[in-house]
Amino acid sequence: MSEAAGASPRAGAAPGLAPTAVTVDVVLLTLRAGQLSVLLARRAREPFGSHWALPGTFVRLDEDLEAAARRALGDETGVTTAGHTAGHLEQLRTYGRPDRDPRGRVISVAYLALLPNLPPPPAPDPGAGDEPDRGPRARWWPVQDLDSPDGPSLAFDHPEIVGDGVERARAKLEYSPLAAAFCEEPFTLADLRRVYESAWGAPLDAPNFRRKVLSTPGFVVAVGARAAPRGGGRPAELYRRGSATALHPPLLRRSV
Amino acid sequence: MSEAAGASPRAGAAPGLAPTAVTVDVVLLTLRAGQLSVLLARRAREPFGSHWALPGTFVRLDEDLEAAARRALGDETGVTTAGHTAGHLEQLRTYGRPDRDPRGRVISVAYLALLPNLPPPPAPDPGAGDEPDRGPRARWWPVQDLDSPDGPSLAFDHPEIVGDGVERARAKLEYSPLAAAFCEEPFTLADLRRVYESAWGAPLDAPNFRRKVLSTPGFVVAVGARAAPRGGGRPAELYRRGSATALHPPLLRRSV
DNA sequence: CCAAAAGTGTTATGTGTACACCCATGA
DNA sequence: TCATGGGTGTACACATAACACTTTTGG
Repeated sequence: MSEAAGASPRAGAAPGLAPTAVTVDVVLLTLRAGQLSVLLARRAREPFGSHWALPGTFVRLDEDLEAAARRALGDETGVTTAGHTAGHLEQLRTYGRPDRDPRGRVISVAYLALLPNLPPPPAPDPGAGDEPDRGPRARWWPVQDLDSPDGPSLAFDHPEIVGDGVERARAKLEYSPLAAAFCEEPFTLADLRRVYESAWGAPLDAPNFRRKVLSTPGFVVAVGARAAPRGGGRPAELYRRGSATALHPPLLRRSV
Repeated sequence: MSEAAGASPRAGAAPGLAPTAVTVDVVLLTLRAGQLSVLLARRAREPFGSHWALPGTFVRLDEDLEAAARRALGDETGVTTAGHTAGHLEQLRTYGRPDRDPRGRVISVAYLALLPNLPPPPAPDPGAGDEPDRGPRARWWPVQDLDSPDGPSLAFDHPEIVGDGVERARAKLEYSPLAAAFCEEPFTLADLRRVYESAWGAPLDAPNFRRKVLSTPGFVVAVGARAAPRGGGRPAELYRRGSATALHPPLLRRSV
């Protein structure tokens, strides 16, 4: 029988059951200057003071998990994903190692968010005279810098969470039209192609990419206009996100 | 900054933060008589008394989430997946709608388990003189019967969880060697093919299936013996699970 | 005119599919 | 010998990959 749902949670049905904190953490990815980047915030308090951490928050008692993720995103970036035409938010995975937070049992439901490059870099330090050894409160980090020596020191098990989020995003590009979530509408097929190239770190053949995308029903819809030409080259046609939720057949990466 | 990890979970950093119960629920799938089936247990207590529910349990304070899932599985089925040569266990998704349990806030981390057909049907009612209107305490339900009128009434949001688990399993057959988790070793390629056919509800071409599986390195390894012939037909070669963790290219279903 | 970027055409190569055919066993 | 299921061969359709070529813009 289901003990999980069969006993009263408030009565402490399992012996020694103590309150457990539940949080959400958001892996927010975007494309900046051709680099797949993740938003990290500098911690102010111990433990892991001055380390970098994912945007996150406690889940309120009457709040849905996804609503908490949107709230964490908004608190940190000013972005309201609700009703926002661009972007994507999905549950990633739940992290619950008993020792993942030194202060007690904290279970974190991680979300993965994909957004177009935000017009203002999110939450830049408004005070210009900031401490030279602290730097900005939140910033984008190219994911390929995360493992380098001058990369950020991540708090808790956030290295694992970020890694899982990046891998999920890279994999979903293959069989979902999610790449378009990184693009501000309207976008060109070259914009869309650069999403794949940046995420996978390998060039794609532009003619074949075009045919592939256009032959997948509902991936993109033509908007019937051309982009403004910019310094040589034929202006590209413009597109919007289509209604497809999956790619059949998938757009597979070469290597793996 | 990460509020989730930056505040003390025990001090109630978020105003009105009340204890939240965390549970695990397991979608255990197997193949019985050519039918993809899920293990459900009949609830003894309210709410949802006499409804059917997934095996589950509270997460203990110092217990890893996956360990709790294995414990729930063992309590319900007697199966110990730890060290068991067959089978597969992975996290599915976390369900946290505020109203999913009428008694309070209960967040459930769902796991997906795949096992070969268990030699004894798990947890049959040992007392033969059972109440005619109650039936067994736990039983396998073919997933295709779940939505029918004589299917089980599921408790809480377990219909959604079961649906997500079945869909995850069907999808993972395409791009992972997980189908072999349903097979007792050693197995024949026909056994493996029947897993796909049962899960997807469509026949596969046996010659092409054989070539596909054998051409994927590490999917299966030949054991160098043949199965005992059983009433006509050439005896099949025997195989064991290989070391591959993904299928490149995938084994795609026809429709979708 | 040239350079650059978008878009079209063409061909070689590989992969999936369908199905004919042979092999090994029990009855 | 037939029926049954395992296993091999093969031809066709289709998708991908590579790259030549045309179009449209700015300088």
